[in-house]
Amino acid sequence: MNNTTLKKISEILGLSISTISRALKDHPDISAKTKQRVVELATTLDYEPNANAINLRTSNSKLFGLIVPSISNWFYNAFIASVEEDSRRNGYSLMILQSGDDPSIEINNLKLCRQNRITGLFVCISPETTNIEPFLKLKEMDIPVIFFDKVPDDARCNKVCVADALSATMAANELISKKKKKIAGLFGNPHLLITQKRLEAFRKTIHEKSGAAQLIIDYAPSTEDAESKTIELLKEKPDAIFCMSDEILIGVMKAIQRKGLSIPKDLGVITISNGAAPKLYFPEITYVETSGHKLGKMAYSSMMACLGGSTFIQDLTIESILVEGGSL
Amino acid sequence: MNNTTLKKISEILGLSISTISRALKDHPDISAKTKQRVVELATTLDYEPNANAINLRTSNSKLFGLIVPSISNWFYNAFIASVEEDSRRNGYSLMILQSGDDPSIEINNLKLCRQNRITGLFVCISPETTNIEPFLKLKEMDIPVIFFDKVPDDARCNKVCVADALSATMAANELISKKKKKIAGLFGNPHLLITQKRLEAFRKTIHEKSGAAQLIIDYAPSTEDAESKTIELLKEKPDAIFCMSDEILIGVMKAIQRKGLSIPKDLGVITISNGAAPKLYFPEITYVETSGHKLGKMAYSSMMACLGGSTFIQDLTIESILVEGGSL
DNA sequence: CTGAAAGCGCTAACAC
DNA sequence: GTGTTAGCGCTTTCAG
Repeated sequence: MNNTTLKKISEILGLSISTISRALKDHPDISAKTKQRVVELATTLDYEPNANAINLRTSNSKLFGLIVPSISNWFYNAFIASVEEDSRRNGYSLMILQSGDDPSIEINNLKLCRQNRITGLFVCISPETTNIEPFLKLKEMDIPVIFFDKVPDDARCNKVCVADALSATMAANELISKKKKKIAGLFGNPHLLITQKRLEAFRKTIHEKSGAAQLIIDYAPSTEDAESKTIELLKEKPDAIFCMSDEILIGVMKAIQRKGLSIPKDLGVITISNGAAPKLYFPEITYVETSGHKLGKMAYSSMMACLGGSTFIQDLTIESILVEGGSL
Repeated sequence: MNNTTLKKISEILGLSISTISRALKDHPDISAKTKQRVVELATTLDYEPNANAINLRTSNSKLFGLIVPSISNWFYNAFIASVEEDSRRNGYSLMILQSGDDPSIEINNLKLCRQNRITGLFVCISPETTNIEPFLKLKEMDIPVIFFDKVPDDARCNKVCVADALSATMAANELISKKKKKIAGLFGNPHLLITQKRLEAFRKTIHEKSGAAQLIIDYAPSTEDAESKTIELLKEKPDAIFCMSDEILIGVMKAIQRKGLSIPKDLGVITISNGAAPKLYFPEITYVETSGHKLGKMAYSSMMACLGGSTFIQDLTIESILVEGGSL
């Protein structure tokens, strides 16, 4: 691997390494002719600075770490795409690591980040992660950590989240305004905080705003479960189904198609979503948007704030918006 | 950022840097007691080796670059997840870069890869990329380049692809065996090689195997187009629709739902897919699988072969399989 | 305007 | 068994 280095260029040109270095970064000290000679040779030799050497010397890696349970997920995907874009635009690279919701892989990923001397970390912790000390240690070393989506319940952490409870409330309100009377709600893993928050908010809103409405709640950890649970739920003839997530929506829709029911004639459907899944169907499903893209933007600017010296602990939540389809 | 270094440990322990370095990598020369002392202190000081220093010294980065048009795509997503997994398992990290199908961003990403002295590159070029010299330059520097999915038409390149033409042939055969007589085929961007190959194979197979079958071809570069084109196509009352990709399938299905048609009663549907989209519907759509996951595995082992010293140019294609849903 | 020299953190001969 | 040394490629004082 015969890489061009400053030294090589300097030898060919009979100049010192520092002159080459300066010329290449357009330092005012260097004469125009020298600059031109240097730049020319560098170009023909296809010089690319060695990032490792620069990082080592300057201890500024221009590298962010991003740890996420899985990149194969609409929401996280949108988040990553958004962060990647902003990072690239600002000269940062991204090291994307999947944890598979396994705390031990998570720790390993963290190690990798530290070894690469990342400038900052974006992390969505796995549900089983209880010990956040390793993450806090980064903070002590002045490496900002932005927790996103699934965040630890700890005041010392910077967090950016979607509106958990509020999204459910908004969906509930929409159902009520559409005069739904027998509402089924399908939720995800009951052990997750997000499920509990959404369920509580949903139930509360329905009961408070419409004492008359009947509510049927069930849980479905996966799309397949959602489909079979929906088959059961449909026997009760609800006039609307609320889905807590995209995964659930897809199961619900399969069940509805299987039963040959028509939306919104036979029943209404509303979901909380990043926005892609509801648009798969006709009519498009009405949803409360929790945007991975927006969350990414927010996480990035939160990161920049930290890097800019802000020591203020940020705990941000993006607002949700209702996107009307034709499903209610 | 007060990072622990070998030097620091050596000073505390009154040993030399090299002893620490050796102790930490369990070098046989070092006595057991020394090793223990070193490892203990390293642990309490939370030592993490500086990857930049190591890479600089050893010029072996254990880092792969991966350039892809977009990570928000079922197929590429599966590919990335698969490569990431294999890489991580083998101690490699992945630098994932999106090009947005923009050749200038692509070149920039390539620069980044070179600056970070990647060990190897996985790349899916944008359709507009005509000059592959920059990629070949990497090869000259002994950095393996594995082109995947959208690959240049150049014999010097290592390639891993899905079966373009064959998948279309398989779908066509399936339609014929189901006695479809009036078949609509919806294809993507007509300028892309993959579209041309699939169209040609599809048309050829239908004509050869079933002279009687009527074929209606149209193009739809996006999901929205696919939906509106399908609305038109449906007026001709085809008894089956072939979709060239997931994006098209989704548009087709929306149109079918909009028209209130029922599958497979009113018409059959078959698609080429990575596997996720066809499972969104009931009945699940029959598809010819072109698996991003499998392609990732293949790309990774191709990379390993190159790294292992193989100079043989590989041009690999994964076989497709037919996955039967209930849509025909 | 240009050069010399130190040093970022680490590895790997080569000594002893 | 352990220490010394040189050097990976670069930036950045400090001299001249």
